[in-house]
Amino acid sequence: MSTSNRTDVALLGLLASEPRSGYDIKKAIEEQLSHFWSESVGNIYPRLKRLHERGLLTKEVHTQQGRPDRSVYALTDAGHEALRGWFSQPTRPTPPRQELLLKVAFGRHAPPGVLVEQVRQYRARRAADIGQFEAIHAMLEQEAAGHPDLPYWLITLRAGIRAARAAVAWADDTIPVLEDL
Amino acid sequence: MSTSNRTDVALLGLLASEPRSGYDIKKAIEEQLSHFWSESVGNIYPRLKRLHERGLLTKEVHTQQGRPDRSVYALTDAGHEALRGWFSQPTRPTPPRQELLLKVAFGRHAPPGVLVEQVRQYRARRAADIGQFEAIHAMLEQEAAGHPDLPYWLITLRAGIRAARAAVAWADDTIPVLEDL
DNA sequence: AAATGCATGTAACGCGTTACATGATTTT
DNA sequence: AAAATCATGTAACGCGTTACATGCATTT
Repeated sequence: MSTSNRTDVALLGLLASEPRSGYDIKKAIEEQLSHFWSESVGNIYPRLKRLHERGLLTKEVHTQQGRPDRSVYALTDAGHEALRGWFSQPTRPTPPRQELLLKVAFGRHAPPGVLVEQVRQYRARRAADIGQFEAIHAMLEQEAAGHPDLPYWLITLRAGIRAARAAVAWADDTIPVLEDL
Repeated sequence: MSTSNRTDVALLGLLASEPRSGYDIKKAIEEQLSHFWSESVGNIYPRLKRLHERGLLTKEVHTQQGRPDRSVYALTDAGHEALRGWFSQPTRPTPPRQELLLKVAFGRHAPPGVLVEQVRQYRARRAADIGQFEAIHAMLEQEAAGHPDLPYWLITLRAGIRAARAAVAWADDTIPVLEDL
């Protein structure tokens, strides 16, 4: 019964707040969760199908004119229970895979200059992230005031901000060191 | 020719400093890279085999008495070139998947109390990481003084320290917020 | 006229993990 | 006596991405 699959729980979590189609879910992930989560369509549709077959989701086909039909899914009681079960399970850390740090670790064998350049580009990306996350944070505080999910969204954004700031600080430590090697 | 596979480049990078067996590689990853990289045996051996077949590695079988044979691999010129090529390629960011943040984002639907508990446990793990990374950093500075890879290792450790500190700071922000909801 | 959005789905593939299999040696 | 270390490898499986297929409606 329990669902340990990561995609499954993401789908269940999104459907807990409102019924949605696969298409809706894809958009919601891109718009709201993209700084800490991602899913591909080729994974979403088959997973929704299986969750429905397993009785964790209901499915309603909404016919539209001039547009493809929408298959709208919603949580069943079993779906709610699976979601609750997941919350209580220990969060196992994902096996880490940071390719940039791998390059740094093997840096002695890198062609001269490329490593600093890699770190500079990384710094630029992460610095841009900070501004973006802060802007969304400020915007949400105003425009989503009173929304029951707001405090949770803000917490995830602050995680992104903290992580991006740490990344920039690390890059600022690192660039001069690499330049002097 | 070029190798975009992440496991392959990890193997090439490790073999760039010295020839090793699959077993050696597994240990080296666990001991030196574990805070930002991981590989499983079931992946290492087939990958080494393929890299050898593709001419990026040489293979030497060392017979031993009372112990299984060791297959020791080393970089060929083509292997060196593949490694160098990888350094210059842009580092594509891994699609993010932070399960804890997913739980937080859906926090409204969590059973009371479990979310704070999850964040507390996360904080504890990350706080322990800080101490561990700092200890290794200090130890390496002394005991690996003069090693040509030392500056690169220290840089990766400082990345770990920065990230862990940011994580702890975020948890310290977050826990009181969750307690008051 | 071309591109984007809406909407669903599948097939092929690559990646990587887990578990299994083997068996002597050394440490606890 | 039990467990860990040394050492290699495979088979099965699950996960997830990419690319493909379709086709109307709307926007540029």
